[in-house]
Amino acid sequence: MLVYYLRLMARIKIDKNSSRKEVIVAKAAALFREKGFKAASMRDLAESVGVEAASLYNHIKSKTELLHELCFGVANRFMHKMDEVESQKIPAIEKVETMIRFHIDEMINHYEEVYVSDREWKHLSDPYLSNFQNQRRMYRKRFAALIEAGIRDKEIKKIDAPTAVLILLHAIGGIESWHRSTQKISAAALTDNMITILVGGLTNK
Amino acid sequence: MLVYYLRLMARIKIDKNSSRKEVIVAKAAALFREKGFKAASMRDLAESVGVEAASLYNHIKSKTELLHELCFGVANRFMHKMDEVESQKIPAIEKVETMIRFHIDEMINHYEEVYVSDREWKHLSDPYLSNFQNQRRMYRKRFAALIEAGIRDKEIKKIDAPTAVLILLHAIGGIESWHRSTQKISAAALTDNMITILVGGLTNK
DNA sequence: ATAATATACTAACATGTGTTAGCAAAAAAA
DNA sequence: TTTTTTTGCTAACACATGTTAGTATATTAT
Repeated sequence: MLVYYLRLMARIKIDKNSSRKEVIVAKAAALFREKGFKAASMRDLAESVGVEAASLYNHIKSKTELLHELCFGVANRFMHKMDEVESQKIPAIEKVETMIRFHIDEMINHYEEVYVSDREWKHLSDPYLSNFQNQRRMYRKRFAALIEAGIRDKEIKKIDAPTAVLILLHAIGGIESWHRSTQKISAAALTDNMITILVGGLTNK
Repeated sequence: MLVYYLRLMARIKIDKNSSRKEVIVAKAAALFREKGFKAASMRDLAESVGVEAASLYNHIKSKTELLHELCFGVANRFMHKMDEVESQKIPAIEKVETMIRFHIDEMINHYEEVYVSDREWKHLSDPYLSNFQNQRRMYRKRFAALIEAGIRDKEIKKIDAPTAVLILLHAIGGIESWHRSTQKISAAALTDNMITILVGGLTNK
């Protein structure tokens, strides 16, 4: 008996507003988050996309490009928010709280990308690496400046501003554990608790 | 002209209180911290130890064993401290502060090991992986219990204790950035600032 | 000095990696 | 339909990886 097998080729599914490359980048974010950039192989990624490894290269230039895309995508969002907040005419402590809320929101709703950008940027290669590090340094300086303004206005305790920034940013990174935990409190409750502790820790009186 | 090359073999230098294995583990901590577990190769490690890669295997069983050693070494230290603090007869808020200070101290003085244990444990393999995860969960539960006791005694704000733990632990992880920064404030100043913000964020009034 | 043990070396292996070449098939444009 | 372009496939590459075998050389014990 002669049997013909109909071979149909896989295809990367896309919805209206996202290119195939964007689908790959999104899957990469999830995978890099789960395994780490180095431990995640292109064959892993291919499988999660539903295609053979070589096929990915019709859409992307390299594995590292995926990391660029993720890291700078996230970095740009934070930079733009910082621009926006800096130019607002509100008390410094409110600026700080706005930024904290933004960080929390990003960490809740764009978990994978933000997490990867935060933990895996080391694996970028120059010139992207130094570029990213510079942006990061700059961002933290601007954040510290917000806090220092709050200290001058006596809204915020007399503390070392860079240390405060470092605490804030890393504390928010802890939302990672919230995502992984089985019995999550609601996102709103999480946000409230974080704001209470963090802003409470900064505020004068 | 005939020339004889005198070949002398490298040797892992040890001082009185540390075996060759301990030297390797220490170097591994530094390397894993810098590059990440996956990205750090045994040849890298060998070079940093001053020996050929194969020679390492006279002292260790595998690359993963190095990670075990580091992760469980750190985990045990924290567990023992928790035992000690739990059994003390002092207010809950002071227990919390003691533990926070211990974390800060560990992060300052045993940076590499603690950092690696915190970030690279994912690369452990079962049964060590589940074991480690269990210990971690347990530890956080006990930490949360300290905070809950403080809430009952009205020493600590009414907050979600697990969330508070997650904030505390991750915030302290931020000392990583302090280590990497060029213009460091003193360790004592860092500690003071962190205590001010974190304990201040928890304390009622 | 001799024997025994600990430690290091060279060479090589099997495996997993990112990536490319060349071709097939599907989709889009003509 | 025919042509062109996009997208996927198989096969293979060059290279890095963790690790082992077998051997040489130090160090320690007898």
